[in-house]
Amino acid sequence: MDLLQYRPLLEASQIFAGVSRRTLDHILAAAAVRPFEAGEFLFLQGDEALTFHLLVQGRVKQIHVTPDGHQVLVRFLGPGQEVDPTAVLSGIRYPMAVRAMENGAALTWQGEIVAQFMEAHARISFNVIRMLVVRNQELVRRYEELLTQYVEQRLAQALLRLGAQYGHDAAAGTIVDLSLTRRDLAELIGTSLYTVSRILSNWNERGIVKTRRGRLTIRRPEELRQLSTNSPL
Amino acid sequence: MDLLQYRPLLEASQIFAGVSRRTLDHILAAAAVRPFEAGEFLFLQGDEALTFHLLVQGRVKQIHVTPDGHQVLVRFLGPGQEVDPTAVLSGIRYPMAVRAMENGAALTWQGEIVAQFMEAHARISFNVIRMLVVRNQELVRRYEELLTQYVEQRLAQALLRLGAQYGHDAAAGTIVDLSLTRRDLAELIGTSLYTVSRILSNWNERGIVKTRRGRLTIRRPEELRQLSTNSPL
DNA sequence: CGATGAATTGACCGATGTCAAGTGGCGTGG
DNA sequence: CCACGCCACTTGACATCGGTCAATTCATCG
Repeated sequence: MDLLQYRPLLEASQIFAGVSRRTLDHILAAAAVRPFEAGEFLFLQGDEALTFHLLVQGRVKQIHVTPDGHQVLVRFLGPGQEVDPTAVLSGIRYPMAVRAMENGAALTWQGEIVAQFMEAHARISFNVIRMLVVRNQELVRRYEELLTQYVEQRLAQALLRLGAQYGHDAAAGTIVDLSLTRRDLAELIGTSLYTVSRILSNWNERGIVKTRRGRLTIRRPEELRQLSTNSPL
Repeated sequence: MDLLQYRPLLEASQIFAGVSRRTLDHILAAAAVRPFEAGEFLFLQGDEALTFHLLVQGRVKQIHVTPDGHQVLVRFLGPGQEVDPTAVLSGIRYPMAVRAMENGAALTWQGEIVAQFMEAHARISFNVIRMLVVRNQELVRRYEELLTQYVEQRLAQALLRLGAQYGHDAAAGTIVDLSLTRRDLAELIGTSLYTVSRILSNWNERGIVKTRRGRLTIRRPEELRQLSTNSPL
């Protein structure tokens, strides 16, 4: 069974961390592999939430569409991360869509099966709870940033975070190559693509970053860090 | 043991719903009663999170202070509701403060004891997860409202929600008597107390609401509902 | 009846959204 | 391999929501 190749991934995942190897193998045995292509929606907002996904390869983004049509980019997810488990575990419809940014694959389980594992292994429940707590805190942070900070500061923080999480270092600086458009960045921090464009142009001139079609190099992280902290007050 | 008087409250609570009566009594036996006075902080942001609270009487508000000093009113909680369980269950410090708005009391448990109950009764874990999921969704909603709606709309929605949750109906309309200041409302919807004051004055003139020092009567909910929906787009 | 904090109101202005017009890079099809 | 066309992006002009500050007024409580 080549599913076993994913054992290290499960061990390192948030949800299955600290579970015995025997149990892990049972869990793996119940999984299916779902490949996906760049641009594909793993599921749509409003779909019935039947399946739990754990990414093994490729990055995806979580998108939420507000009642009045605004798109909000909730977060990016990469290999080893769980696609929002909330809906599956509470029997509601998916509150957001998930779209692949690259080709990749995910392990999937039926919702009830995950619930059974949780029932049998309190550790998994605790893991889920910790996960939700962390995401809650992230949301609070973003809410407050939106409330108290200028777009420029939010963008600086967003880039620093993206760099730390998905960037790789090179001579010229930290390179973030996620083929993010201005619109993506705008939806991520809650602003318009025009404002993002203006700010990036400005930073380009000042040599703080260098942009090239969906690819971005952070040349002076210290300056970004400083920009991110001088608050409006 | 007069703790037993609280059994119906526990049965109706989110966290202990669906638990057998025997277990409920064990849980009750492990509780302590903590009375509090209006204005008192049950705990402060940054305190070590050792205790889990379930309100039995009186209302409290959850407050979060951002790094740059802004206060954000996260939510109100009333009898039968759990004070944010996240910190206690994941062993971190309280991420926010809780302050009593009125005299009241809460049942309290040591964090580890709650964890033990959760371990023994998967149902409780599931309840906690459902709770977190709901709060997550609320946060997303508020984030998006902040992003896409005018202050006037947000205020209208907030008042409608407060009316539905805490108001009582009278001849003149729905009365909300929470001794909320303009500042409270401002922190709740993410704006300044001046803007709230202006909007309420305006609504007063138009006969939509009637305000009196911390007390508020909604006279024309339909108009509020309409105000809350005509979006900026 | 004074004092203290809540609330009101006016004046001002600045960050950022919106719209419109243009530029440029990349992929595709001929 | 080139040219075309499509998007992503840029940039300017303009409008405006709502924040900030300051000066009063008002209500409530000791």
